[in-house]
Amino acid sequence: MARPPLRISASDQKRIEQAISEVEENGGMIRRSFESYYDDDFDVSWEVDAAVDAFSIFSSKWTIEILATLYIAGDRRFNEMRALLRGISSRTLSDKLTTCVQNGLVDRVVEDGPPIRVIYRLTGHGREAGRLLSPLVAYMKLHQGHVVGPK
Amino acid sequence: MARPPLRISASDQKRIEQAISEVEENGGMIRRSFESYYDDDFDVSWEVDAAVDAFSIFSSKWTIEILATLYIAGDRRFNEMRALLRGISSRTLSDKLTTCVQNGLVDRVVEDGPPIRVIYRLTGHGREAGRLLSPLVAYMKLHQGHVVGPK
DNA sequence: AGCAGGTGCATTTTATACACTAAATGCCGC
DNA sequence: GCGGCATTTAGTGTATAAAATGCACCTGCT
Repeated sequence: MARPPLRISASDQKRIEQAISEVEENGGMIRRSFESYYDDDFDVSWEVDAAVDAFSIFSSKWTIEILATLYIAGDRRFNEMRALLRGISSRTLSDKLTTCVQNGLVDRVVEDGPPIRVIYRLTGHGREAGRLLSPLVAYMKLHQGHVVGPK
Repeated sequence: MARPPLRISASDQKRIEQAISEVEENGGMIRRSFESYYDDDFDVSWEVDAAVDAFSIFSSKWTIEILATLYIAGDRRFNEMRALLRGISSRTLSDKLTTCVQNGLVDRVVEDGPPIRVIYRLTGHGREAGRLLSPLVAYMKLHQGHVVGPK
């Protein structure tokens, strides 16, 4: 059940930390680009609003995980995803994949057989989101202890 | 209720897209650093597991939004956050802030008054997560239409 | 009275467990 | 070379549990 502790070679860790520190500057740059809006409080609230809106697709269980899975593991079939995302119910996976498809993050590709197989694949938009997510995954993997309390 | 459409100057947009494209390469770099694990299927499943684990703190409603809010808007008090995150109930905000504090993403700073005020502030860890999140916010803001269906 | 920072609790929304389906394929004996 | 049975694939249906919401309420301060 428990995963063995993360072991990353010193050189890999260095590369990951280098990548993260570069993102750090990019993040700062993006934040600075927002600062033109910082003149009064209304603009801050507008920015937060826009961010909440941008994240609305991610702020439910499994959406981020599905994206990360397809980004890490490449195209996968329904039951493969279910096995990778241990613990997800087929009901929930089905629902979440549908909303990912509806929101243009994932394509549902039917490969005509026989046997007919259905492959889930990131769209360009989804792959971009996965890419932008990956430094955060790397950082959390390196620096997060385990999660406390109810989430 | 509805936010006015996003208006970003051409130069700001260019800077944001530049930043995103740099992250894109960093993301690729991080992904390549994972590829040492790609030898067999077990390792892919191990990676996905680790990513799911890393995201577990974010895969509930409002956690990401709280982080993004504190990152964008800086230190804020309880009722200020509630106003910024329109729609969150005080019950939920209270619970989520508690788990963010427990997980070392946010500090609860009591400023002794009178009047006593409580300020929520990103920890180093939380600020880093916010930074790494910000390119994704920027990308989603630029490229996402609005969200379809139940989330 | 009014604000600040929350709790308590009933209701609604989301996610889970788990049984089940339908079409296709594989293998076994005969 | 065919019937029967199990298995795989991609999901649905439905009851229950967990998470989020609405709204009333509380204490301490001015």
